[in-house]
Amino acid sequence: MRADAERSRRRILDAACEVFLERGPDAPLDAVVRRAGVGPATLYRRFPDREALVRALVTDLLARLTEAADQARLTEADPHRALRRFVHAAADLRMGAAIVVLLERLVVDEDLVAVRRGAVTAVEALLRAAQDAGRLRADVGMGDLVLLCVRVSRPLPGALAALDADGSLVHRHLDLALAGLAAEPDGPAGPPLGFDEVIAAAGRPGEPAPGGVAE
Amino acid sequence: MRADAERSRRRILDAACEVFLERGPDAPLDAVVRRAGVGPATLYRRFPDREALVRALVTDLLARLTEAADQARLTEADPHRALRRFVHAAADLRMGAAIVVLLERLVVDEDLVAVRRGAVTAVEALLRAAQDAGRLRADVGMGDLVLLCVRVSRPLPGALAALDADGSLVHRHLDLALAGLAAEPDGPAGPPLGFDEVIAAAGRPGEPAPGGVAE
DNA sequence: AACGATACGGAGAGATTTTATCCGCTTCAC
DNA sequence: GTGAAGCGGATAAAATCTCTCCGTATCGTT
Repeated sequence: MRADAERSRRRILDAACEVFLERGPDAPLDAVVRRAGVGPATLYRRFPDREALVRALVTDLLARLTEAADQARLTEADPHRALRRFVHAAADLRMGAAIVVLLERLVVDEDLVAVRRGAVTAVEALLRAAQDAGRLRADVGMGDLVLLCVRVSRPLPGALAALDADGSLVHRHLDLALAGLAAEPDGPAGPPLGFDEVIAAAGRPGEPAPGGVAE
Repeated sequence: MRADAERSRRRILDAACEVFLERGPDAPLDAVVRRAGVGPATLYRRFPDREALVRALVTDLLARLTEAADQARLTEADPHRALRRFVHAAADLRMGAAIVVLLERLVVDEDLVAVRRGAVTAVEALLRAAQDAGRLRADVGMGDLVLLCVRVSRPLPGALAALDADGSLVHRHLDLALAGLAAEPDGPAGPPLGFDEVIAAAGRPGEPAPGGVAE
């Protein structure tokens, strides 16, 4: 692949990430084009339709996410610090986008499910380790973690996005939220939210639930 | 005002709140109409243009918010519990919408500024009280509180919204986040984010800063 | 119960936005 | 230097959004 083609691809993927995060998975591709600063033809040449773009984006993000999780685990000895490091990296990677876009709008095939499972496994390892070390509430599940991260690291709506031009606010709030996940629950607990529930909510099975919900 | 007119007004306002939260302040009014289950004419009859709708919505929300804050303060003796109660009430009221929509898209007049100031004062009282009681980190400002609430109580994007059909997940995550704001900062602190910064970021002065930023 | 007034929703015209393609010019790799 | 691959702007076709007209239904009152 030629160098300029690769560059365009990257710019489109990055732009798509931001745009989908801000405007949802149905955002006009036109907006992606404008943000990326490329011509429409360039996008449509590389990604024949929305699905192709979404799939490429998700694959890319999941791979980077998995790597970030593994690296955090290997770099930081302390489980809680490892989790924290990962969460911040995930925010930088726009983890939210992967989740947001992945869970609907996406025709899931085996490859993608495998990639996703890899990411989930890697993050779960971090979560479990922190919990085993007693540094994280036991009643917090993958779903909670993921959803909280998505929520906190999502760009602020509209003009407010300017508040966090450099992303430091996200990291600040991520730390505050993370402190709330630390051990010693004093608030009312509740069953942890698993990642499977999140997947199920997306409406598209991916890995069809045993029961198999109709419609 | 006739009973059915009042009913329509309420449905439109509620729908607008959800829609603006989900799709931003420029969301098509058509979407509001669909969500409200009324005819387009009904919306345009009541609210001649977008601004009228936004203004009515914001006024309505700020009033309810102020009331919720005052009531929380009066009902709960413990400052931290009062704050917590308020935050949950604010989530139910879709406080985020007020903020999201208020801060741009809104031609601010004196009435509105007064209403807003009233709300800010009421919430600030809660915040200060909790901090004075040592139940809340001192390095958390109104801006942090508001933004965290907006982030956590905003509806999840797309199909994920179904995860929280009854809103219980928001309350769960609000509690988790709130725990992180409790006393004993162990993470890296930083200057608290004030509400004025949030206002300033919205681009429209409202109450022009002393310095007065051009443009 | 009946009446006048008010409000409602659907159909749809016109404007705007979005999608997707063609083609002449530029950039890259060899 | 050359051929192939890639790029962006212009633009046609489709979809969406804004806003109004008008016949029908609902409300409050007598």
